[in-house]
Amino acid sequence: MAWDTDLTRERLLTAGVRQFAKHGFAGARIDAIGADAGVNKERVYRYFGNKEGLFQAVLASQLAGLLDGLAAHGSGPAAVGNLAGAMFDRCEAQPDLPRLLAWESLELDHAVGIDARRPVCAGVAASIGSATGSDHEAATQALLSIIVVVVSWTTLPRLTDAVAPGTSGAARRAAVVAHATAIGTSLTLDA
Amino acid sequence: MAWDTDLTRERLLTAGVRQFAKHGFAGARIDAIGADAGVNKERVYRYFGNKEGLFQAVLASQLAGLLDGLAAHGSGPAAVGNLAGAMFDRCEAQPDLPRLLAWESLELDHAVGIDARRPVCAGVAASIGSATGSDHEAATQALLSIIVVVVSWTTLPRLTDAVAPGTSGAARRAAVVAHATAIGTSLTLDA
DNA sequence: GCGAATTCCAACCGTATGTTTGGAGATTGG
DNA sequence: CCAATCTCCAAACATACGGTTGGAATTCGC
Repeated sequence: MAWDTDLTRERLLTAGVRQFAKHGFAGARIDAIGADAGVNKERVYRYFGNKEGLFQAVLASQLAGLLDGLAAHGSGPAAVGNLAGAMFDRCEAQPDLPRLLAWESLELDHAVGIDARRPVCAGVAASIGSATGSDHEAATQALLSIIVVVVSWTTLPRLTDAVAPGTSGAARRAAVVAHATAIGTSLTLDA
Repeated sequence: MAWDTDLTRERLLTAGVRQFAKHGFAGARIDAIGADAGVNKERVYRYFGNKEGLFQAVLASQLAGLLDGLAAHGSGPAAVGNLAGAMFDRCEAQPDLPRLLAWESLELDHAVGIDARRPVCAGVAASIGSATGSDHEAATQALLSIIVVVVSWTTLPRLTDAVAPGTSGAARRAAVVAHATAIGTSLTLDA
């Protein structure tokens, strides 16, 4: 039986994604991560140093994926709505991603991999700016609002239970696109 | 020295608010809550049963406060923007509140005190509906988006670091009000 | 005013948890 | 082919943690 160190590292990472997304940093258990990965938990320390090292590696590997390759294509408010829709679909395809984003903010004092993430964010914000003809600051704030509206469908399910019980994913997606479009409209008019 | 059971209960509750808001359910420590409250940690079990009992009591005591007494006063999109502004100010005055809301969604399977919270949410949604002339469903979805945009300023600080670094509270408040107003505008036009 | 009930705390308990260790199998270099 | 090196695991370790206990101080019922 040959050894594949890259594979064990990868297994630990994806198990970490699942476990940290579900339980957060404080709630996740190293034992459970090892079991989920199908390797001995001691491997975590050889590959990632300690629990926090694995957590940071997990966040660094996932969080860029929220915006990477996304943009407001075309021009006008609809471009902003479409961006939100694409982001929404991405979060439904990878539900661990928004939850990791939420845990990061609640449990860490500093954003992970910030130098790599900022340019991606700036690029998407710039695409909003050119689609709507708005300035950098306004486009950036709009992007921030759109992201939180999108990810909240995954990160704040209990709030949905309280405010809009029984909302379907499709209904929420339509509302998110509509609200992002509305924000895009206000940017277009202000400009 | 007289005994004041209501006071010790209250001390535990407010200490629980602080500790759970800061560290979440899994991350908070019963010892720390007792120390924060200035009473023996055993008191937690006499008054609230166990750690989860205290957590639920904390959530039940706080979460209603996000929307209680709030409404979209007047008519037109500005009423929606003002609602968002008032909600934003409330969250800045009580920063523990939005964080507790976030922990609840991430760590619990069921919303706490849902029967008491739903009517409050429905009332605020109705005020949006009458201010904009929109139907129940659209107003409810709008309220949901507005809440998440408001609370995210507190609950997702690392995301702000990545997307809009250096944003001041005042600048973010203005953006939130603008975006809520934009959503209100779209509701008004659709109706 | 006195016995029963209540509030409270210090110390304790059992276990869960992050981390380390020792050594057994696999791989590599020469 | 063999010694050094590396991967991996089972077991152990120290401590942190949620929860309990026994008894002292205080209050309550009468």
